[in-house]
Amino acid sequence: MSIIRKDTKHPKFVFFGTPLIAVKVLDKLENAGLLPELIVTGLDKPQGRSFVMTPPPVKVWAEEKSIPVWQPEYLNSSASESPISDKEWDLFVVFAYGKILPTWLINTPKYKTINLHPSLLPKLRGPNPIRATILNNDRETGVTIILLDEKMDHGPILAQKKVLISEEDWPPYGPALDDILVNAGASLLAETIPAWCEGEIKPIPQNHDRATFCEKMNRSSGQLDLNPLALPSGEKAFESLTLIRACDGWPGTFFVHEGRRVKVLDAEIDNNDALVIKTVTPAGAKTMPYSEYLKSIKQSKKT
RNA sequence: CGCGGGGUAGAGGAGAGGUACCUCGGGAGGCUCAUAACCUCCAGACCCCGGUUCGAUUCCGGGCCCCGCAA
Repeated sequence: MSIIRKDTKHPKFVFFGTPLIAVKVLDKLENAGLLPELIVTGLDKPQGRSFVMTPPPVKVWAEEKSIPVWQPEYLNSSASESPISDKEWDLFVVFAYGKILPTWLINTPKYKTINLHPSLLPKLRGPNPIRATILNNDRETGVTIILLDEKMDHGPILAQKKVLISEEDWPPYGPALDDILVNAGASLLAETIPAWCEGEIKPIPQNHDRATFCEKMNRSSGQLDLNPLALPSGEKAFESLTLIRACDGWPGTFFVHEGRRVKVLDAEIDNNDALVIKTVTPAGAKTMPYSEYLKSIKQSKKT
């Protein structure tokens, strides 16, 4: 016997998400008294140098909280045996899940499926809006909650909040901006979930003509074209810094010098508008200050 | 056993079966109006355990640790 819950302030919902960034959202929701009753997340993956099977961060979190977890490989067939079909749901909440939800699934819950997207939609639709806003040098960013529809980041808007990054904090480190937007997004989500279920929100369609898109980053996204013995200045320096900051954490920035790959960990612009690299990890070596790295390449040239 | 690089003074590197070297840093002194410059001197190191050997930090085997790729 399923009973229709009156308590829409605490709706029965499923959370879809996978990486660490989604855990941050879950934490915030928990603090707001919103705990999902089921979590759907990505598969365990081999990780590290020895390829140890590792569960996604969201799964770890869910297990700590004793929330049931479902890790489907595919969602395309109607999953009659899935834990989702066990109950009647009020809402699905999606953030950084990593798979496209099929239409049948989106429409399963009573109040449909909502999605947190860390950009000011319709700007920067796509898989990587946070880092893209850094690369685009766009200090005005924000978070949007939409109703999911069949097209990517295309559904009507339920709530939106602008976030302006101050000039002195620009360009931000990728993970720092992740945090800022995730915090803003999670708070907004915590307000929006009950309000939406109570029928207090009217969805507003996006202005599709103004949509822009971003690409997923891959390992080569972080490649920096520079000569370590002659760092750029001026505009080129700022471009490089932007890339280094945007790629911080994932996928990381690197350049190749004499066939050797060198990770760039941190950099800044000095008073002369010149790029200054601070820390570096050459392939096969330890992380070291850039000055030490320079010493080592100059020395190896002599010999 | 996914692929690969590596562990030598505080840091980054070279090296060799038998005095372990270079650059920076540290200390002392000198030169200098002065200096992060220059000169002189000093302290400080071969990851661990076995094996081969007259002798191993070096060659061989095992272990531990670090790093790049890949995911």
